[in-house]
Amino acid sequence: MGEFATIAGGAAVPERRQDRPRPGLFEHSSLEPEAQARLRHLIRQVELAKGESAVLEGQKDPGLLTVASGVLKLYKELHDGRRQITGFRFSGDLLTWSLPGRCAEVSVQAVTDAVLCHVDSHRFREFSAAHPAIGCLFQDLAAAESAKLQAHMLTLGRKAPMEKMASFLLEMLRCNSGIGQGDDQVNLPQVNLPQVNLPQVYLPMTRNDIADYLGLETETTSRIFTRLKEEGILALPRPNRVLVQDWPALERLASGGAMRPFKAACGT
Amino acid sequence: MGEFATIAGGAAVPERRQDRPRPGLFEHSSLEPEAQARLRHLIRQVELAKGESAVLEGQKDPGLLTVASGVLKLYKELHDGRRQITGFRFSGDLLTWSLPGRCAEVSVQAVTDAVLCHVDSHRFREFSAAHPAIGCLFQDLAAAESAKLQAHMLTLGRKAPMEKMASFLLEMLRCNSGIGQGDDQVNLPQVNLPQVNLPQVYLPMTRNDIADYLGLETETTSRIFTRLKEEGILALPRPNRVLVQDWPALERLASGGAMRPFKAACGT
DNA sequence: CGCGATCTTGAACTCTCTCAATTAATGTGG
DNA sequence: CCACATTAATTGAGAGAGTTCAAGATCGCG
Repeated sequence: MGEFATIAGGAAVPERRQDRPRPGLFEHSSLEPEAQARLRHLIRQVELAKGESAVLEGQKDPGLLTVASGVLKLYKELHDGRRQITGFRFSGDLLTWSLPGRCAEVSVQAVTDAVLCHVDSHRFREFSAAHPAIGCLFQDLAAAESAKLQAHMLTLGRKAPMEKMASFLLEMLRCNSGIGQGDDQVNLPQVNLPQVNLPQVYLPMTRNDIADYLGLETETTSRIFTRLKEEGILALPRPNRVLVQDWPALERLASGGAMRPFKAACGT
Repeated sequence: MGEFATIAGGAAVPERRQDRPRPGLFEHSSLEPEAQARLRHLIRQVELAKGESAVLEGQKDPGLLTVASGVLKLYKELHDGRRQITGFRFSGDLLTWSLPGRCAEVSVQAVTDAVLCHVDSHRFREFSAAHPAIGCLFQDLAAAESAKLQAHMLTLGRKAPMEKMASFLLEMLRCNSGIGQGDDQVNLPQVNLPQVNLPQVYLPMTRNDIADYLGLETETTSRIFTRLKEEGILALPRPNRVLVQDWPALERLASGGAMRPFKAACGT
């Protein structure tokens, strides 16, 4: 959803790593420069280390949060510890927003070191009341948010594990390609890759996170990766780095066209 | 999510059946009466018969839609026919809204005869640009929408079938109780129910719809109903009418506290 | 009252989960 | 800079749960 960029993010924030800065939403919207400046005064930056939580479900009024840099996960939990990650968010994405006085509906945790932009919900509400452009902007953001969530519901409820993984990888490819290509991991042996221009995805999250995103178990995600490797659809130079070798096959899988019956694939 | 009521619904629309009319959103919001009247001019009513589609995924610019009366389902499909219902919507609920020029992300179909309110997306955008209150309203609606979707993602991805069904029933109880209590089905023998004041849910959707909502198969939902009956948690005077006999047990199930290990339940 | 659609039930199968062990990656201190 | 400790990822074997396929019961509408 980088296409709408962030409300509060953008150039004002020091970029980390190779997260490419995405244009702040104000450049896209019809908000006058003067109003943009005023909004910028409402923004507080929040720095998070990998693993830190920005919001916990139930916490009161966490306000408006956007991602300036880094990768975050949104999740909900059951009492016994079962967890559903409802989404990953990247540089430029909207994270959550709360109504004044309401409690947080999801938890937010940093997958990598991250910088967030925060606006108090009351302040933002006041600002919105004075600037109709924000309202229109929010319709767009919310539509994109809703579309993303519903697409993932289809994945969760109706796709087979292989298809789930394919959908996930393509999603990461869209949101995320280009992130972590360089010296992200400090001591990379910098292997010469067989085909250099293969689409590459860096996965900052653990297998467990992926499992909790796709409604699977950690072991299953691992097995799926192995399967996809065996099928020649992708390569894993290291666990977090995915080379897509057969994009069309991935697309086919993601949209529900299993390449061939599972049994055939296993037996052969 | 009846709490926010509809943007375009409300008293202007002739109510059908016993759908209790819910207050239009404008009474809740800070929109001036004069603006309310102007907005009302943008609204077109759409009547749908049971089973009719209001929107198909991919259709261009379906605009803003709310439910005046009746029950609708939102869904997405895979090419091979697998379907995920992303939600049911009732009298007073927001259905979908599209950005001007964008395509529909989900399909909308009538579960019962229904009346919708429709506003052209361009018109609504213009109206929003002139009325900041609409923007604030949308933040609220979108927050509720997002919360609902994410809650259901937890259900889809991480809950066992029994827990899914419990969550579903409680959801219906919240959104829906009171609907269809009377002469909804014309020729009801009007059985004297054992305990009259038991919470009652009317389920206008088929088992197949429920299955597609919960990410299960039709047969499984049926078995789950049987299980819940055997456990004494609910009664089914007829397939579409549910009497909740042990609400606490349902709540426990829905929040992930399995009442006892499955095996014990089966073996006994 | 009868037919079509919906719902329920049964039995066999398959896939994912669970539990357990091994291997690989990471990062910390000597 | 390397050994070691810790966390993460992979792999294996077994079993349970939901799906699938098929048949029967029930509901509801004309």
